[in-house]
Amino acid sequence: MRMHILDSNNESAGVTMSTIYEVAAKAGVSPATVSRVLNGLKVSSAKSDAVRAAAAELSFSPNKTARSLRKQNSEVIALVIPDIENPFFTALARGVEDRLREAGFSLVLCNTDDDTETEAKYFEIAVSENMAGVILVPAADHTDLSPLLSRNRPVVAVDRSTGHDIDVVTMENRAAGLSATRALLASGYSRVACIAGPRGIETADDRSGGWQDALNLADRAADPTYLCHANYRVDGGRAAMLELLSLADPPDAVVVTNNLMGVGALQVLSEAGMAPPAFGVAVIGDLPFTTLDPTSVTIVHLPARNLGVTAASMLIERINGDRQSPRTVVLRNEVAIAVGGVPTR
Amino acid sequence: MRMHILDSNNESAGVTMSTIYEVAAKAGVSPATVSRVLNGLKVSSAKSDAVRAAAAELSFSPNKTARSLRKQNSEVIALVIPDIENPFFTALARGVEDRLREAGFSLVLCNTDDDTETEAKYFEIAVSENMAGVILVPAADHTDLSPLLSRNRPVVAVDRSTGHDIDVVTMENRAAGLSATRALLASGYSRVACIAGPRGIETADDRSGGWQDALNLADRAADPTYLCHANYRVDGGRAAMLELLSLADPPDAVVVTNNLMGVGALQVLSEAGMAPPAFGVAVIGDLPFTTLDPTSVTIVHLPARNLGVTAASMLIERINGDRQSPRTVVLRNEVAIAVGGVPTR
DNA sequence: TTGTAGGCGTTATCAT
DNA sequence: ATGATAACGCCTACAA
Repeated sequence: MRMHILDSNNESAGVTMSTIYEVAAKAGVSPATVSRVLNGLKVSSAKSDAVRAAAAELSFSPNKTARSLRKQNSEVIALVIPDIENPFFTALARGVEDRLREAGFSLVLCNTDDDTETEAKYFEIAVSENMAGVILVPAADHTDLSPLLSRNRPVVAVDRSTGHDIDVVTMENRAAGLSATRALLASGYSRVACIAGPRGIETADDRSGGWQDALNLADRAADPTYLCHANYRVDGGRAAMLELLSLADPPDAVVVTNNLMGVGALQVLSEAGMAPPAFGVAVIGDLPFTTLDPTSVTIVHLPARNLGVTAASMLIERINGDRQSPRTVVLRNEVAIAVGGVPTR
Repeated sequence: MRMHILDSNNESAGVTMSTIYEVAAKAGVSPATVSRVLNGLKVSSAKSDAVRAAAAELSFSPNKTARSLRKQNSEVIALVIPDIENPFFTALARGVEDRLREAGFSLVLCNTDDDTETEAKYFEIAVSENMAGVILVPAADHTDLSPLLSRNRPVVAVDRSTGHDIDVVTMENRAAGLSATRALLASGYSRVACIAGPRGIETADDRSGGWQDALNLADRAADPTYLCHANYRVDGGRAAMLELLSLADPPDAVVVTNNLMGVGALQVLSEAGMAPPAFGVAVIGDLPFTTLDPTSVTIVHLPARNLGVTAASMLIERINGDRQSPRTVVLRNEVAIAVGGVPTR
């Protein structure tokens, strides 16, 4: 039989958490009854009240670790993202967090730095910490999710797909590239270049594909030197913009396919005295905290927060036992066209 | 006695995690020996090898929940911050994360939105999830840490102090305000205003105090209408800047005491055609992803990442049993003075 | 060095 | 409706 030494001296250091056994003793019921009250199962209201009073007096709160061990799950989910310092991902994280909190889950944020090994390590952690599920923004185009899927952990992919047949939430990337390019053409720019993301990244290829589409539809030949690939960060945008400006026949406008590269490109342009609208710029993704005149740059707003909210909702459904076949949700973007356009003089 | 039904059919759905009992059976040793191997205790190398082989074959990984329940602690720490979308805090989080990962801990990011109740709820979660410790950027000037301290959970405060006698990591806020103001005066601006943070926030008061100090030291009377209080966000900076510009005798320069307000102030100035150096601007805190000419604005760089690294290091020491009396660490800032200065014509 | 057995705090099964 | 009791997977005296 189990010994439970009940410390009557609650005023002491308080180092130990109280347990359901102590609550049970104080309320004059069995531990099982305390557990039932905690979980909202049928208990006579007299005992229920006694338990609640005792719990309050001891400022008892249930030990999640023990509960998780017993129930083989937890209320924690992991959000795995490539770069916590990119505002796109923090906005997404914010959406996830808000939705999860409503549903009583807590969130562990895992930063992979685009590294597949780090990503894999987080999957192991998620399993061994008994997490309820994972929301993943994949670092690469193919990710091995078997450590999670083989243990029946629900996974929702966001922004990029994974090669596995699971729930995915994405955006209309190709359409974003198309709209951005068209907006520049409509404003009167004629030689429109494109700064794309790294080769092989799905969002990057789709967005630059949209740029191609727009040129084709407008019967313009796409000068191959007008398509630059760069990393998705500020320095990538800078390097690509410098390269474009140094061409023998430079463009007069550019579509930049992510927010941070957009910042880099704009930096280079303003250093060169060619800030928009002298040089046309359309950016796919919101420019965070910009000090620019918002009317001079075309922005394709991406639904970062909503991506997070949606993914979280889908994951919660899976955790709650939804077994329908995997869904793909594609969110729309919204284009804010620069009113400036090409300078008339 | 305990029954352990060993499933020989490993090829099945794989829904269940393997346990040390299964590893023990496969390796022909006792579960205790497996545990010892896992924890690096003395085991004969023959058995040790057998255990490792068996573990690899079963792709066993120890159940952290069970371990945490048994050992009454975990390798998880909580970082509680007011605003996950502020780059200052994400840089700080990044520092915390890097340091913790080295030490084998994982990180739960908790966003409070400057709300004291949310903060308190996270403390409860930290305790009931058996977390090893908490790094806190307090939402208000006084925070009740007793839920953590009474349970002997180590806490390190960052950026602001708490009213409790615990480890703290801060910066030289007053000196930052002083340097920023002096830089503007030295550049030739004469009517220097200050956009301070919310009243009662320690960092806000200290930084605007530094502005006062600089004016006093330069024998300039501080016009009381030149001191604005605003929230620490972009809209706060915008509102305050508009207010300053509408004064009967407007300033010709401003010290802005945080990064996001700096963005707001610069937006208003460039909309008004008074972008620096026409109007002098010094910002305390790095401007994230700015497209501005970096030489036109004075920046006091804050050691955001290092704040996080330092706090994490201190917390790890406490977790490892360090019982020395609480320490206060003050990190230095670094001023980048705008080369531009006041226009000469 | 190695094995046995008990318990960490909770939930769930079986009685009553 | 309630209570006793056996797990959940692991670690750690205590024995051997």
